[in-house]
Amino acid sequence: MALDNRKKQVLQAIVDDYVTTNEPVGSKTLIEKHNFTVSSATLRNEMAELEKLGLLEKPHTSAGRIPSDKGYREYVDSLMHVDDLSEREREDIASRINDSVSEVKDLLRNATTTLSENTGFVSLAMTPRLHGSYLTQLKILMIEPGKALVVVVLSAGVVKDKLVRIPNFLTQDQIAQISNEVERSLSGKPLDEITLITLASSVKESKIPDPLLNQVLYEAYTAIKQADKLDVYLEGEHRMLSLPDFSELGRARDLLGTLSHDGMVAGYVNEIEADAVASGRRDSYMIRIGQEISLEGLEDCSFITTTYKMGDTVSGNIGIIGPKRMEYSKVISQINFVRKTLNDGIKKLSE
Amino acid sequence: MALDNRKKQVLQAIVDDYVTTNEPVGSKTLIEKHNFTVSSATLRNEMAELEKLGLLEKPHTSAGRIPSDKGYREYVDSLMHVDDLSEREREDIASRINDSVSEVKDLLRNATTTLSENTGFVSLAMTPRLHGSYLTQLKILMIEPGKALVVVVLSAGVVKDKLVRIPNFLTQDQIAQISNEVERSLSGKPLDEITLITLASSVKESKIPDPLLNQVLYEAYTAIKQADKLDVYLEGEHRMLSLPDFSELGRARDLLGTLSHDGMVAGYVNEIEADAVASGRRDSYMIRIGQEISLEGLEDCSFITTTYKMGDTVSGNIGIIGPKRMEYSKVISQINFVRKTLNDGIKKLSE
DNA sequence: TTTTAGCACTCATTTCTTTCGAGTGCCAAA
DNA sequence: TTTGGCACTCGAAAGAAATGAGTGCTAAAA
Repeated sequence: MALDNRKKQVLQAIVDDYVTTNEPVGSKTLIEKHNFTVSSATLRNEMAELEKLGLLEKPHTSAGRIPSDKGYREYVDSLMHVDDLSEREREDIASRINDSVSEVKDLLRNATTTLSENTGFVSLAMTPRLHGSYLTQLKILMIEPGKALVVVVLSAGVVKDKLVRIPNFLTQDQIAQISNEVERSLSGKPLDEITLITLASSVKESKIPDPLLNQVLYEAYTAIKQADKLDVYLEGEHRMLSLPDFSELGRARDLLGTLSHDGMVAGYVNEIEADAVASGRRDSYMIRIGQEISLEGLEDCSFITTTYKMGDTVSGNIGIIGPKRMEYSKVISQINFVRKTLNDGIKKLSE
Repeated sequence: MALDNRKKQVLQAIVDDYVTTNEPVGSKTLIEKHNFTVSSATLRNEMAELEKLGLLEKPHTSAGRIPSDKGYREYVDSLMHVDDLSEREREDIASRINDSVSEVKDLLRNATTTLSENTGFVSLAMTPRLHGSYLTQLKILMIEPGKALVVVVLSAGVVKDKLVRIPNFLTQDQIAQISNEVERSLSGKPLDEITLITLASSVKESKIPDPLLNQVLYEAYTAIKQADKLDVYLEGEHRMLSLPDFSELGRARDLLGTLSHDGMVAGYVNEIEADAVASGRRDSYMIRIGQEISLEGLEDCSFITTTYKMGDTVSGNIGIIGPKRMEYSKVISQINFVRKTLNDGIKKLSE
């Protein structure tokens, strides 16, 4: 996309204007508010050409121009500049994210709350992807006859647990014995390599009849697998209803309907992350705009996501989902700083 | 409220009609669809009287009547009859609620999903209120230096846990020792009686320096207190956008805004429950209609809640939040059956 | 070749009227 | 007490007209 200088300026001015006013931008507005030194007729010609290039579009014949998805794309890729937040903003965000934190979950929750409140959009946080991690501890605690708590501890300090049912007449000691044996043989094993088979073969000698033992092992297995499940928090869905972009009830409904399908959002964010890794792009943030997003009801939205780290191998995503008509640079600087604060917070928690 | 028979019939017909059509009901409709044997003029007179009694209102002079909040109240208190669900419906609900359940949380989740999908409204479930329960186990598991998992087991089989930070140089043995002592001295104690003081005095002899010990105890205390915190799941908020009652964006926004404040809903449901207990009413369900609800944005909603039981002393609430213009008897029969299924499911889990 | 002034034209939006009809209240007769 | 009849009300729907921001195009100026 080789745009001459003036075209760049025009596109930039149109995006900047439209994003804040939500009104199609005409040649006259452009002159008035963006001090161009050429006449409106010239701008009209430029706009016509930008439209031919697919960067602008007209809602209808006699209206001004608005950016197309491609226009936004060009804007975020080459035109905008992302400023740092002010000291005051940074302090505010950092203090909110670090407010009464005792586990990573709290950090994520605080981060989404902050992001959503500050932007007015939906924010999201995903629990870390655990492929790269390995098991460090596995405890089966008997709670009462027939009931046990399986505690799974993974590298990078992730702890998950699950309440399971076990055969009624197994004793505390028997459970403890199974727990110890499994832990001894599996600790240090990458999560991906743990299957029902490896689990079953981890208990070599035991005085417990096979069917009972297998039931316990199966439950332990489900607990481990569940630890691997991605959860996603969304926050601030209702804020989208305040945006003019979703003032049509139908749009709003489709949007919230899709968002309420946790799995869809999580899946799509994973896809974005995978693309970024595959293409080797090492930007601190990832953007998907409008039609680039394949989810129903999100045609007028943009995803901006970023990656937080837990230790060396484990990472997860946070981000926001807003209207594609958003002030990208502001949102990005927020997200960048939230990411940084989050990473620091996680590191501090694991010290 | 002493209504003569015909007035009752008129009110009932109007509620039944309005609830399904969402159109103000006029005398002509009433004659046509609800086979009255009197003339429309007579019905007009009846309606005028019902309006004088505050049971009906007119959206504007030349429209039919709609029920007022008081009218709905009269309807649910004395006019409607709640039918049982069909065998087919019962089977469907039961199988969905019991689908892949391994802890109470799963049951609650399934119940809300089912309720919301079946009614098209928002459903809610609250974790059980634990006042009446006592501590049966408390384990502090060291996860890695500086980090421990506090597992709190309460009567009625409730298990909660929390990841906490502990002084870095405490050893596994030291933690285990504290854990054992605390558990020995506190188990059997009602949750309400556990304070930082009782907790501190539970560890009589220990070789661990006080400041460190106190830090651990403090964290254990926060874990116990957190177990007592009520969580609320809401599900299906987006469904409200499909209702004509919230086709005005402003209403929808206020509604979802308030609902996104978990604390508000939980607090209000608690209030309903407390009222029911205080007034000694032992209905299986509780209803709040329209203006009776003191939450902003819920003036056009009704709450229908019910109580599920875990063991003898512990209980929680589930229910739905829908438009006050709803088919009360259908929703109530759903809720009644869900409550029953839930209670059965909980009992089965604890066997 | 590029820029600009000027002008006719387009079309969504707003505002004002008009029409339509469902529904009412009330009166007088049954 | 009930009913038929009738004048009246008022929101909703449909149409008509005015408004005005913005366009594309042409022809002259730079």
